[in-house]
Amino acid sequence: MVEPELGARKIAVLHAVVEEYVRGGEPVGSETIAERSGLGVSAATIRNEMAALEELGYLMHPHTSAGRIPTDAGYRKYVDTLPPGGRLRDAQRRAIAGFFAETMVDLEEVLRGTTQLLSRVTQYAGLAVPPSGSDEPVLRTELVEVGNSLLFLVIGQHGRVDKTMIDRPDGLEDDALALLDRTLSDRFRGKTVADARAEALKAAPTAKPAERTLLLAAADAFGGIQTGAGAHLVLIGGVANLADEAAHWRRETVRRLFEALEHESEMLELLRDVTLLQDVNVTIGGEHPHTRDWEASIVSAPFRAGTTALGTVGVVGPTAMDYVTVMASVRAVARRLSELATEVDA
Amino acid sequence: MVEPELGARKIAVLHAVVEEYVRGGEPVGSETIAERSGLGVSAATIRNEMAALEELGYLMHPHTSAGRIPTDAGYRKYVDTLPPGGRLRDAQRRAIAGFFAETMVDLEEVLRGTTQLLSRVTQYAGLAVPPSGSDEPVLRTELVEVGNSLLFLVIGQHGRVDKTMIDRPDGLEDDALALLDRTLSDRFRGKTVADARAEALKAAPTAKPAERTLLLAAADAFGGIQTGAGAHLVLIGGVANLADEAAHWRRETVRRLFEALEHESEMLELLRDVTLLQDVNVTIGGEHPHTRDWEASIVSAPFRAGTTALGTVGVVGPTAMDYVTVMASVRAVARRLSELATEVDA
DNA sequence: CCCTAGCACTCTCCGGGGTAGACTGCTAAG
DNA sequence: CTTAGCAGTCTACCCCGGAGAGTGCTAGGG
Repeated sequence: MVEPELGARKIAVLHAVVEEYVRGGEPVGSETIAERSGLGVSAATIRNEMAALEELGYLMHPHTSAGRIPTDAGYRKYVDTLPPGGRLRDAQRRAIAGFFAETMVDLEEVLRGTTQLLSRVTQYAGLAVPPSGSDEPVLRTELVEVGNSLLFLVIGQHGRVDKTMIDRPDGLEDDALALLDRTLSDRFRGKTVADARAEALKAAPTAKPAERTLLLAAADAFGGIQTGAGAHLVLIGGVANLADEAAHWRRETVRRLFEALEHESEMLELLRDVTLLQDVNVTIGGEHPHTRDWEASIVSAPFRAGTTALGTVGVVGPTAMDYVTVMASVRAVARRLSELATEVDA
Repeated sequence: MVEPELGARKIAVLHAVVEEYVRGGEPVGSETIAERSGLGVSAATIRNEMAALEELGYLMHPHTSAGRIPTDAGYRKYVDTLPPGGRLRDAQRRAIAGFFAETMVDLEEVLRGTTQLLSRVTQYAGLAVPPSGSDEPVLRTELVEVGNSLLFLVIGQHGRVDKTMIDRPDGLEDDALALLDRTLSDRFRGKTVADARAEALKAAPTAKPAERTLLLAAADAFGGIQTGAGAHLVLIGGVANLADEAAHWRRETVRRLFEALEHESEMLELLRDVTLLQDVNVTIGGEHPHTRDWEASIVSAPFRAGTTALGTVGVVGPTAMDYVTVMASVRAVARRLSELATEVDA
């Protein structure tokens, strides 16, 4: 950092302001901080510190005679200077442990439950990004006749199933179809979706007409899996909690937030970067291009099987959020998910 | 009806009040109605009619010197006395036609698009209930080895695919598995999901241990498909529009609404009855047990393939909703969906 | 040099009072 | 049965003044 380290007491004051504001939702004054921060200095001293913090852009003033509230930068500083290893309340710890004690096999189902779990534990909304499937090797593919069309199934090594409808090429006999079914499956087995797509595109030009059509359709299908078409890109749970918070927000903010939540690909982009990071990540207010003018924050963490990143879980809530608890919850859930995934994978 | 038919002019006044209130969102007075209803009577006469309508429970008074607003019963009467065959604006008609001009094969994908379409056209939120799958005959089943577990796939005659993970029974050889795969598929082919489940349960007691385990697991899987476990029971689109409306509502109402939307099974129950009805159905405010204290209404209509009911589409919005447009939109979309489904099915 | 007490100042929030305006309900006449 | 007129009622709004909260500044003390 170029910026000189903030004095320890300024940090302490900032923390106190953030925590008090999150607790009460109202601007906090120097007196309150002096009483509750345990710093043992007078309100006047706190006032000086707060003025300095305001000068630095970490706090702001709704009006002259009101207390201070944190700016986005203030929350950022707060989060960045948080002591590592936040605590969870027992009830929360138990809720999380209990959830993962139930055995569930289908990952998407687990993740759906996870969003509910996170929303219950944190009182905000839970998010989860399932693995994209592009990296899951193909276990086999299958071509099934359905009515006048064909159903192309791609089954992944971990049990993921994707289906795509494709037109039946003209003049394709039933036995030729059965043969092609086996040929295709053998051709793609063990490849990742991306490789399978490449393989299909490579093989197409030299194949016979009927097969060529199918190979191209298969390539499309693999492409669709890669981009997540048809699948749920982002799972969301506990929206009702957000609706409660939303009562305090500006009307326009609420609309933007819900639009973003619904526009999954935008959300995904926001969360995707996180998959690459080690631990819990926090996006505050308008820090990200996609969150301009938000009064919301996202806390997210990746989960993995072994060392391969699988997906992301997280929480959306107001910028004035109880970061300590939320970060601890998200971390705990991501860790449990990783254990679960690693275990199943082994 | 036992109740004597309301006089034609009372109906006209009620319609005028509802429409004016929906347009402006504010209580409407006798003067406004006298001017715009085109009835050619004075405000005093309107006042008498309004007093009568209030006596009958169709209108209410926020306070003495305010205009009238419709009660839930008032909206109900309004909807029930609406002339048949509402008009759509050209832009809306075109949006709907345009959407269905694109060819899409996967029904769930179409329905997801439909919710967006409805929300765009009506400015409220769109709903869709996909076919439950219980009635779709089984085309084939498949048992795939995935890691240490088995993946049980059920493929329906119209291309529906359901997957369930089941534990691999101890001491089951690979070739025995392959055999069982074929046996099971033959056993269930052509049966509806409910029948397949019964069949599995019937056959289980007399089967060999390994097969018995699998049959029971299969029965569970069919049971899961029947109850819709794992699948999306209700698709929702355009929630952001609702969030906008929600700004006017009581805080508690907003929470209840979002909770209901998220609690899919409750929503489903609300919409399921509709599937049996012929045409557009409207649930206003707290008319249904699940909508106590709502300030929201649901407009929904079933869609079919030929004569078999498939599912439902609809719109959720405030009770003060533009029923004419919404009903026309929902009707148009349901009709188009039915055409599409009937055509594909043929 | 930093901290603290004290103080003047500013600005919001809240309640009161008074007014304008919107509708109604009633009455009496057509 | 309809209508004009009118008195009555209630809200929404504005303005005002006081209370309270919290600040910034200054001067004195460790």
